[in-house]
Amino acid sequence: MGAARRQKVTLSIGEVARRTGVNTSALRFYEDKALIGSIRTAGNQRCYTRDVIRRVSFILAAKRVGLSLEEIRAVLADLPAGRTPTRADWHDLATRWKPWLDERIAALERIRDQLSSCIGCGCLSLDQCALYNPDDVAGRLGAGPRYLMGDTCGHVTRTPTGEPP
Amino acid sequence: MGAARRQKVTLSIGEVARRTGVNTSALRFYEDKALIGSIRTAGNQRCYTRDVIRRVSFILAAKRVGLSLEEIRAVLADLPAGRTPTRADWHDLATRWKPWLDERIAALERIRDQLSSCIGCGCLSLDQCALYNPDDVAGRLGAGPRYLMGDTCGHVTRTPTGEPP
DNA sequence: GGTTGACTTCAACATTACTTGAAGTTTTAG
DNA sequence: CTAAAACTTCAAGTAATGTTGAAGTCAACC
Repeated sequence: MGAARRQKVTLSIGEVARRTGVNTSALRFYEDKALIGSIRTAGNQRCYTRDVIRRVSFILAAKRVGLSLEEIRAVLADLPAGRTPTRADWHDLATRWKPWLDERIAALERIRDQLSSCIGCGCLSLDQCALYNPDDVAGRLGAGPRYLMGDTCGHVTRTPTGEPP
Repeated sequence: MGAARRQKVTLSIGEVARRTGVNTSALRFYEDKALIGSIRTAGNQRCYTRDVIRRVSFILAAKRVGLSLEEIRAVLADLPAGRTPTRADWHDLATRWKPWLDERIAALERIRDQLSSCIGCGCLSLDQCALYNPDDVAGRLGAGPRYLMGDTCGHVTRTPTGEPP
């Protein structure tokens, strides 16, 4: 018999839970939402191929940067159905995903910087502060705190024409 | 009469809603959760001082970077009660808040970079990839995708002793 | 002084992302 | 073979973050 003790091909739900740190109930929930898939044993128990670990890791990472499960499902839906994703499949997925991630991080940095200058400065004058009086400056741009959404904060703007400092 | 048309001192809930872009129902909800406060008119309608705009802007910004309302409430609770926060009060609050914000952004960048190298590279070999086989490397560090939480990814580690590259 | 719009409270509903529990089945260890 | 651990489904519960609707009150304008 040439089949010596090799790496196990499939995993039970408990094994996947232990290796990913995700509760079994959450794994069933993810399957319900079509984020992961499984086959069944003769006794109707879930049976996972090893690539599910990578899928779950991806799900956790995506959650951490603020994607909803539905969004993650859509991203993962691009992986080929019917076969284990290859290295190239994952690479393609990551390539499509990275710009979105970069953009989100840039938005966070923008928020931080705006807060640093608008709140952190203490504001030269409360009467002139756009954060304190949004209707004075940002209010004309529409609802919401626009200075936190890409526009510049009135009283700290040094390049009114939009050029870099 | 010396009282010419000056800046209004208080705002109705509708005015606050229009100026912040936050629904009136959400403003009442925030008040319920003690994130903002109001006084009442003789007719029992809510009356806001102008600093509520700044509070709401802060709430929106904090939400965008992932704080829960309860966390925001705790942060805002440091503002003085019983009087309108001054410039110095906001400055103090921002000073306490910024390190947390910096840390969170750093964490996001770490996630992005790990994804870039672990998923984005396609992995030199699926058999050696820590993301694909977490139990091989990260699995020993405990449950969860540890390489996304501050540890380094096995197959891309160039500084095993933890020194900077 | 009446109508209209803005406001009030309170309860119920919605969504996301799960967890818990009950009742039963399968697998594993001894 | 048996007992325990691990699994199954399905329904209900939880927490956060609000929205919606009903029933009534207040304020503003003509």
